[in-house]
Amino acid sequence: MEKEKSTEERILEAAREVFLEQGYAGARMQAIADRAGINKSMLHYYYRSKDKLFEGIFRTSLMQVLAPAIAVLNADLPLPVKIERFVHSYVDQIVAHPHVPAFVLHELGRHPDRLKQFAGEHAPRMFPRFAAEVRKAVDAGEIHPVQPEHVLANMVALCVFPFIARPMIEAVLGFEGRAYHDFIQERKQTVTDFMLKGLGL
Amino acid sequence: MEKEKSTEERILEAAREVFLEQGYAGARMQAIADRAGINKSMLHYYYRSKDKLFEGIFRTSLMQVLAPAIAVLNADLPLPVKIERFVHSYVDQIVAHPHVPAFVLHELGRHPDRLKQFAGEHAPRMFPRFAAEVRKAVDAGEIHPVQPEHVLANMVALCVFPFIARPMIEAVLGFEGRAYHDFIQERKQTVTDFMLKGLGL
DNA sequence: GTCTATACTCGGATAGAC
DNA sequence: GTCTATCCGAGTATAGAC
Repeated sequence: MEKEKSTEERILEAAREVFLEQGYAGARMQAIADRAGINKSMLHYYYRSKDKLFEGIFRTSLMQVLAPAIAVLNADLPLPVKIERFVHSYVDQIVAHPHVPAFVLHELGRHPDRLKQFAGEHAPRMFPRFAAEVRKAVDAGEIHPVQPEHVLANMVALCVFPFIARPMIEAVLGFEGRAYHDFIQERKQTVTDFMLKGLGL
Repeated sequence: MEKEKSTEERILEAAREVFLEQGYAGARMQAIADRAGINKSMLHYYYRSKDKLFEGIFRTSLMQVLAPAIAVLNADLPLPVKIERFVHSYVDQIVAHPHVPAFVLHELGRHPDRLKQFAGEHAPRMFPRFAAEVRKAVDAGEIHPVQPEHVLANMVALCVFPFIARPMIEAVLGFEGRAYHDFIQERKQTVTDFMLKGLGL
């Protein structure tokens, strides 16, 4: 039987849920307090302000989207395997934290400042190696001629979009019950196949 | 020389910009008034409340994402042409209103009520015909076996995602100046090719 | 550390003069 | 129709008792 979580942990957990679902502007300190089962004062006792609380949540969320991608993109794998690995692990990662991509993209959009430091710190580790591998495969005639920028954009789009657009997808495709869940699981293989065929593999 | 726009039109235009950039929760009536060059009272004179003002903006935005898709998906065209037409026209449509998709998806996410009526009204016109055409092409052996749900999801994802994720894409791919704009223009052809190859066409 | 009470600011909405 | 002034609730933050 596990000891119940500390107040600090409960706050962080509650804040995560509320910020991810409502965004910064839509989130209410009262809602966070309610969900954590404490009163508003405690929020300010542990974290000085809404901003401070948000900062922590945002940074960990950003890492949750970037870290898995960076890991696979820089792994020592042949291109087709890398693509398969990327799609499977990335979709699994988002299934575990389905609100994260929409949250990060939304907040990134209206905070140009956050974006800058992000670019400096993490961007250089995302694209260069993958780009080189795609170019090499093109030069060797192993895949159709394509620009690496589009390949990466396509791969990420196919993995991430279904989560950002979940309500619309369910409505348009008429999903009910577990249909959406099944659809996502299918996509791991479907998207992999689609990517490889699209490249001529 | 055109007569300057009426107050009512200026409000709507300003509200559109602010709501699309900031979302409902982040939008400030003061910001809308400033951008329209009037004072807050006028907003309430023309539109009774923030909610009423928002409703109008949201509905037209929703139509801006749906209408072009519905039109092409139900057009009388062979599948490959339909796909090409969809990608080109949809990307062009979003270029003209780049914030609309993120706005609609964001607000749809936190208003389950809005979603219901949307589903009832428009969903039935989006998918059925396209699904039938994809199934027919599969049965005829013209394309690889795929589920129509994934084909539509992939096509929309490839078109829409680059706009929702613009800041991250610019950062990761190191775009500056017009690089993003050029990238989007390239995508119309790149995505079309990619879709057709992915289906085995 | 946790609570209650309260201060203070912001933002949506209204009243009323012109 | 447009403005100024103002109200009022909501929401963040703090003071202070226990």
